[in-house]
Amino acid sequence: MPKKVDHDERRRLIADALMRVAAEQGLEAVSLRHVAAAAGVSAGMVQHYFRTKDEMMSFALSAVSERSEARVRVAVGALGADPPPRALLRTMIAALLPLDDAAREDGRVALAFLAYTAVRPAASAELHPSTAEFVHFIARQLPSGEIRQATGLLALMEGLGVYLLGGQYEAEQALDALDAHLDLLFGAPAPDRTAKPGWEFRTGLASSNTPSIELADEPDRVERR
Amino acid sequence: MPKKVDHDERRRLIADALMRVAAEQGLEAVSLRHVAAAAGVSAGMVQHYFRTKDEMMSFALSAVSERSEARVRVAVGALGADPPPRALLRTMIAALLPLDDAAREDGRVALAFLAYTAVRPAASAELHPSTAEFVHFIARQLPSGEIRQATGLLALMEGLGVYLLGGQYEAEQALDALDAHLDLLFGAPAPDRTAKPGWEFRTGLASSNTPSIELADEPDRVERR
DNA sequence: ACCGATGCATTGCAGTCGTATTGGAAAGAG
DNA sequence: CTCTTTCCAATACGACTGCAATGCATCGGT
Repeated sequence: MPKKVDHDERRRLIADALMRVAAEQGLEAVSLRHVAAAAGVSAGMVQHYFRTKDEMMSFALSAVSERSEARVRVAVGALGADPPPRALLRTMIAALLPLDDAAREDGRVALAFLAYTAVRPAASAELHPSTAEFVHFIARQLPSGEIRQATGLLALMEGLGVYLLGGQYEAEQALDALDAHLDLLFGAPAPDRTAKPGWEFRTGLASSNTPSIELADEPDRVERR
Repeated sequence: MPKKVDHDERRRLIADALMRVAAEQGLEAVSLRHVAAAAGVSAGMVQHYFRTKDEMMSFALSAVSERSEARVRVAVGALGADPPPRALLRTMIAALLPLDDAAREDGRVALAFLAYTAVRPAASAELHPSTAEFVHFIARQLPSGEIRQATGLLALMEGLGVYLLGGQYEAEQALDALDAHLDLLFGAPAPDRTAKPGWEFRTGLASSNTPSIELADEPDRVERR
């Protein structure tokens, strides 16, 4: 076997470029040549690593979900062992929201993919079970244990993400709404409003080295066709 | 003045075709020729009624929001005068959710536009005030009157819409989650779960849609990039 | 040392895109 | 009837698209 390039590293490099293009110009501006230019490579190379455009899109899509998953992992990890359920939920959700400019950019890509897959039903098929899983996980953290409430909480997160991206809500507004909702679910007094550490965005690995993706939606979104 | 065609009717006809194309193939499949074919007219005619593609998109975008607005009006109208706040909110929100196949189709278009405008910030600018207005209206219906809760409820609606479109939630699930949330907000027992006929759903995605888009058309200049 | 697989750049091709232009049919106004 | 304005079809054009094909340099295995 000749040469010695890390195949997967190249693919990630290209996928990163794709997300950069998609974030600032939309998915429809994503073409082989555009992505290649953004990545600083030749169009031929892109073709070499992705035999078809769909394959490239598919890879980028899964990269998006992987990245957001990693963000949640980091944020939760910073919480320490056995955090109280409410803090755990708040941390996870906050980690998934596009709260700052960088995350907003990433969220735009996720939103674009969301619309993209809405037309290709096969794409999001395998994501349903993971959503359902997440709902059950949330339900287990709730005092009531009610699935219906968990379903609503997840939807609330998604909606906050959408409005944050649209610019209708400010970051603080969104977090206020989230806390108000958690107040209802936990039948609780306001939590300690000061302590918001525990979820520093972009600490550690994640997006430090590469500009790219994270998402306002739920973890896991994979396409395949 | 020769001929006598209803200018606006033609434009609506074309916009309808556009929405049909966008619903089943995505916004990126929307081209002058495609839309023309879907509308059963010549491409030249489309060009005659919309001098530029952006103008056509802009018109279609406002058509989407108009339609969902009308649905809410119809649904609320069917409630009679002075409905209890909870019923009013539930009706309005349910009217905005893509609960059946037809509404799902429309919702897909709205979602596509949402992603579309995310890249063109000027487009959604004038929608912020209307969202804020809606939030205040919701708050007025709530027992607590809390803005933060209203903010959350609106977000919950949007999220339910997204998940319904994605297929992660079923219609019944979404309505259950909505009712559960209303239970929390109204501190109430379950409402009468039976009465759901009387009105048809058919809606676009939440208030994501908004009138008009980016550049105001000046007579002679056309900008393109 | 040679061979053959791999990495990658270049080019060509058929197709679609948005838009400008042109020309003719239709129809109220004089 | 003859204008004159509107409606709309047809075509041309340049830019762009995804993809296949080609060619060459570079290396590892033998």
